[in-house]
Amino acid sequence: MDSPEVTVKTTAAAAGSTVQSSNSPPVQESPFSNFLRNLSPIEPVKAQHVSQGFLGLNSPPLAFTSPRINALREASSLKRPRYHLFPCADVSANDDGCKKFADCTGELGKSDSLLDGRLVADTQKDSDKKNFVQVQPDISLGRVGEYLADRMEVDCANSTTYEVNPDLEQSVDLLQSSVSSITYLKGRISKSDSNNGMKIKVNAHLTLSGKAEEQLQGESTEEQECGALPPDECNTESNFFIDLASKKQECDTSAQDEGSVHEGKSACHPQLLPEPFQIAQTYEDSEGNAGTIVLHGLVGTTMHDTEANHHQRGFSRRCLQFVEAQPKAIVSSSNSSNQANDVTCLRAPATPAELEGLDSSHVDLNATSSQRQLGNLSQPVTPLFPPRPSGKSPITISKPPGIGLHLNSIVNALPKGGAATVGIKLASAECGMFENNASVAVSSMISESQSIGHLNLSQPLEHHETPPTERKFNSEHADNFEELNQLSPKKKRKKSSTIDSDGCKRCNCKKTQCLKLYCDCFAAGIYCADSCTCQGCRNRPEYEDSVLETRQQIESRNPLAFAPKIVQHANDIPVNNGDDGNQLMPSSAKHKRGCNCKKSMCLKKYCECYQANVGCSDGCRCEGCKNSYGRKEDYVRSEEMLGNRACKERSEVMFDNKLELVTSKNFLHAEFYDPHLTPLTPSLQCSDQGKDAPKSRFLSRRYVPSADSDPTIISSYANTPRSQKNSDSNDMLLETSKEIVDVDSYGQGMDYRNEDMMDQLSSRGDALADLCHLTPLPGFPSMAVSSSGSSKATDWKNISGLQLYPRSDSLSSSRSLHWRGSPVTPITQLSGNKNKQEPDSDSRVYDISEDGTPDILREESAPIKSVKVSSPNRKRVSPPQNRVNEIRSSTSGPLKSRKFILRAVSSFPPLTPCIDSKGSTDENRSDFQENKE
DNA sequence: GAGTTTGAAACT
DNA sequence: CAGTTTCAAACTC
Repeated sequence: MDSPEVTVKTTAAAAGSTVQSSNSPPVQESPFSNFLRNLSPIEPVKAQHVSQGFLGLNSPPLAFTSPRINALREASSLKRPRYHLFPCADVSANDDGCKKFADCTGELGKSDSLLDGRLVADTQKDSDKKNFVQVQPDISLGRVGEYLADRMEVDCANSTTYEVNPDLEQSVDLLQSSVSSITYLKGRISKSDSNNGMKIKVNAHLTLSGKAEEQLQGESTEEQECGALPPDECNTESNFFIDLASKKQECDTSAQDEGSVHEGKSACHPQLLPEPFQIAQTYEDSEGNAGTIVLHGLVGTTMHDTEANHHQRGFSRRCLQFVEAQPKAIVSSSNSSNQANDVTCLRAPATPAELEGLDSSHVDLNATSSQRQLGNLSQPVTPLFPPRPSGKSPITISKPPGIGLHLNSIVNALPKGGAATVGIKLASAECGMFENNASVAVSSMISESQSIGHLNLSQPLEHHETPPTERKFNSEHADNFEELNQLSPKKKRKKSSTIDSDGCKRCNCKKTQCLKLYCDCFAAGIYCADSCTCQGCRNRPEYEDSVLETRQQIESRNPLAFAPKIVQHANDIPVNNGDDGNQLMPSSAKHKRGCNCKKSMCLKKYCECYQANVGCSDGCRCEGCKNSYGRKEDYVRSEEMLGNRACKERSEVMFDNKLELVTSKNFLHAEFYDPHLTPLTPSLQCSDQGKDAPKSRFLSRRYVPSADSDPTIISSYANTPRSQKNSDSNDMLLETSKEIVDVDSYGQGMDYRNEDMMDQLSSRGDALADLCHLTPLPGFPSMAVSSSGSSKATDWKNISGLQLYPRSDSLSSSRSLHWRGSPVTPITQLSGNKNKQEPDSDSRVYDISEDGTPDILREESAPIKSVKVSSPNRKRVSPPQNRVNEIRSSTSGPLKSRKFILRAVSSFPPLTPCIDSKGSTDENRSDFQENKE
């Protein structure tokens, strides 16, 4: 629509830029240029994206500094590419099966997002482009990451897939290979072009909305291109999943939405094509993004790593994007009245009816035919995007805001809500809904693989998902729920308390305009709800800019300011403090910074630890700690104990169990996604106390999970599962929403971990990036650049790589397993002794999240420390010495970590990779290793 | 509902 | 980095 020519140019440029940024600049460029050239036919489709890419290229650094904002702005525009990219990338990165799902889901999500994006784009294209441009400038990778982030839903899953490998060289090689594969794909696409796919897509668009059709027409060129590319994908998908007729639609929609064939291609191709192809597809799809994505696919780990970094950032961005995107998307969805409603809902709290309508709309969109949903579920594709798609792409989009909720918010809410077990059941409907929703949204984004789970959850989730609705929904439902819940005490408290019946937080700020961390809503990364009694509130969608700016400012001061406060301790071993069976081991979860209570003895909600239903840890400065969830002293002891082999053994066992859980119950992710999760687990445990039903907690209003927060959320999520208590809680949740969990479970854990890692990394990386002026590519580029120069960077890279890979793997359910296996192994190898981490992939996250620095980083403490300085924790930042020592002891040293990383990377590709691509991946790996060596 | 207490966040 | 102030939640009455 906009200007294909420009887009094309931009795409090429963007791709090149992205590649460069992401990977070794010079070499990559050439491959990218080749790519672009090869893709030239496709370019038209990509045009939009490309244009964005251009802009982005033009505007360089801002992205990082204000990626979120950009992301938000971009969200609408980026959404398309993002979705495409993510799905594609995810798919490619993920298992084949995953790919399939991813494709479907991705397609669905894409289609929705695309539609929305287009609709919005029409009106906002210009602005969006500009925004994108700004973003793009940051870095191609950054773009990708942003896109990913934008796609929150997808991203989550994708994010897992994307982990960037710092090694640019390898990436370059991969790129080259990917280019070849791309060319191959092009040939295929051109051939297959699968008119079918195009038609289908078109149909989908038409069905979706007349606007979409118009857009499509306008994008006819794109569609053609898309048809060429996507068709293969679509075809392949269809071949794979006939059931997924919806897939076709998805593909179509996605292709249309994206307008860029590339995206569609990426989505579809991943499934069909081997990794290389997938990569190529992804590359094509996202163009700018894709460029990076492609790298992902090809490079596999390397790209993923970078992406992962982006994801981390993207996370926060996502939230923002979602917020923005949602509205936009909704608007776009206006095609479907339901969607439009959703959109409206986003900004304006949607009424339950609206939500329902949205849901229905979503259903229509995603799978007007049940097939879609089923397809999403059944379809392998769904997993990646499924949640959203299932959730109804548009709706899912809206979700993002909610998704943004931080664990903190959740945690707080949960504890407050006392999401007691009762709450859970109730919640299962509601809380579960909310949590699920939030988590779902997250999960949807995160784990496309979860689609299945989402299916189950999807319905409930759908409602939940509607983020905008969340508020209203929450309020309304909350009321109902409250009634249902019978949490009368809570209700009473709720009135006075900050937690709504929905479980959503609500504040009563009077002087801060709800733009400071004093505001629970703001701190939780959510917009204030109508139920809030705040005065002069600016924490509302209307003031999104202000909110984002403030957030950025706060994050600049403390990158972890919005990170979840509750982190699961590496030591998941549950310990009954005795008071309540529920009480978790002090080590299972802890407050990141710890409390500083002096008079409350950590027995009142003044204590953040207590409020979060977690025991005090060594990080606490409390005096006379009597925290019923675990006293500081106990915590220290437990850690010491953990240091013992028993701990190791336990951790191993736990890890295995967790793996199983993850593989089978990744579902948790959804919940975990919700920042609430971590808190939930505690809350759940606490639920015994039955204080609060967390139900709402969820996120209804999430808008901007900070990158940190996001990761943290993830981590928290991961954490929750890890801890036995968490696992228990998770089980509870699972039971309530087993399906959801199951679905999400796929690879999400990985994702979470990765995200956590990413977050941590990102946070640090951000700091690094800031230092390095990484604006363009917070994650990789900076990493890569820095890596060359600074050991830290390398460390980060390595770390990111490890995590990232896992993520990619995690994307696919199967991957998740593999991923975990691989990632875990690497970690284990690294940590070796680190039982804590090993036990659960989540634990890793936790570990990282806890300190705010990944274990790996810890290992490389020196560099990390520097980064940490900026961390909010600064005062307390120094991670528990015990842990550090353990970690250090466990890990031979930074060198090992690197090796580890390398190994992990090498191992990852196979996991993620589609069988087809294995060869390429292996090669890449070998290259990677060589380079690293 | 008003007032007090508390501890985190923000500021210096 | 430490100390102080500000803030809003938690709590009490």
